Amino acid sequence: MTDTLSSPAKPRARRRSTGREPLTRDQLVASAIAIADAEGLDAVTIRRLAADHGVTPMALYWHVKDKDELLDAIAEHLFATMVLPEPSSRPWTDQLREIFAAFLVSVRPHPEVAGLAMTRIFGSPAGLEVTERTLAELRRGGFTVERSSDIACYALAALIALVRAEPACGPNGVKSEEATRAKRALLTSLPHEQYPNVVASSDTLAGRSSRDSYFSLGLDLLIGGIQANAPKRAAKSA
Amino acid sequence: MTDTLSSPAKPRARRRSTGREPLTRDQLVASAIAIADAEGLDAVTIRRLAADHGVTPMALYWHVKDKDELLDAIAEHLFATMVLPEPSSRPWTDQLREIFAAFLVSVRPHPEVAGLAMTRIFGSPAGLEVTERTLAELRRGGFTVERSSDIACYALAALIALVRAEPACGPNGVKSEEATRAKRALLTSLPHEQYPNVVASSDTLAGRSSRDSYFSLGLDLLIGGIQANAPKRAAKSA
DNA sequence: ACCTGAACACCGTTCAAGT
DNA sequence: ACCTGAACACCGTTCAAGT
Repeated sequence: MTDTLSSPAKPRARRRSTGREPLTRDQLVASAIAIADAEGLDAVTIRRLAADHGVTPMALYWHVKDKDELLDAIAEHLFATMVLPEPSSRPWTDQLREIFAAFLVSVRPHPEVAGLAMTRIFGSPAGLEVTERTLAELRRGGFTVERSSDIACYALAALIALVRAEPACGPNGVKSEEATRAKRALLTSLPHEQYPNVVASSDTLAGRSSRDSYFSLGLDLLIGGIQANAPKRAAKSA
Repeated sequence: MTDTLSSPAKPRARRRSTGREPLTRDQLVASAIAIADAEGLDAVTIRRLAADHGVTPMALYWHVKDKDELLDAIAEHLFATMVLPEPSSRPWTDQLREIFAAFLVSVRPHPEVAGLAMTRIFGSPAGLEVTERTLAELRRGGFTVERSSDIACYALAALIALVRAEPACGPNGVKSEEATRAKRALLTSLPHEQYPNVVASSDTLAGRSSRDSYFSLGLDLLIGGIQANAPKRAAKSA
């Protein structure tokens, strides 16, 4: 659950009389993510984090310069959990899809913090890695340098949007469910003549459960769009 | 500049001795957007808004229930400025593109508040309108009800992501420029063997100026992807 | 109808100090 | 090295009251 963050938890030479392990940056990041997942990003607060660890708010400033640096660290961790596919000689579109899928695998479980990723991709090595790999495949696909980077930006942004737009969204747990019901009720109660399609889709729009099909459709749209705009080297069939 | 929000500004029967026009909800929304554009969404604060209008913070609560309701109103205004194309008999893909383009036209000038739109589309009539129109065209394209609504969600989310990922981003104005330079410097200084493509693209990645080509490429990718995944009715040429 | 004043429970952050 | 205490300048919001 705490994946790469969990540390041995062996009491390591407690320095003084405090009966508590010293905090670590990784612990802070881990519980920040946990709080965000459960109660939303707004619930992630210096003071809250401190309280959860039985410590004074100002203690955190030893491990982290800023709240912003904490958010950076969260984003970095998201990227760090990502396992990219080995480069291979398969078609560039297939490779791209796998890269994007890998990205989704690590971001999808944490929709609340996904938004942080957008502005912070270039801050972490792992983020640079995805970008590099994405650019490389786009170049292989024949796009110019400039178009490749535009597309890479779009693609990463779209993937994050895909995650954030997901229905299970809103802090996971209790209230999400009833919020979904309320939203559905609102949509079904709309004037049918004015919004026939919205009403017909109200189930799916209000909060379809976190379906794999939604994400694989997202990947299809993304890859399909890129492929459709790729320069054609030779006139292949179809 | 204040487009639909600007009101006549004629002194309308001042009630009592206060030498000031009574506030209006629309004025609040207008200056909230202006503040967000200039200094970022975080700068939009009940107290700041009050100060700008020479009024006590609590005065705002007469016009607005909540800060959240204020944010709702901002999103609503974004949608409301949108002018959708008249339905026509042209190909559904062309229509879709125009709808999305119209969406971009109203959201693009306000990247800082674009994120608000995502969760609030179904809250406003104008937001429902875009959704309805989008769904209708997708149905025309032959998608099932369920896939249509998944795609509509994805598309709107992607458009917003497109705007937010845009470079001119970060509160417009002074500091954006130097932030861009710093980012570019960081990217160019990266180990060239490890991130060859990132380095080569550093100009474009760091902050290409707000280019129309970026957005039209985004539309191409979006529409291309949708079209590529549309059920084919008959085997047309190509 | 429209706004003020005082008060409350929260924020992030600095700075000097403790062990 | 790691943490505390007190203090500061901010938040959003409630409630009773003014005109």
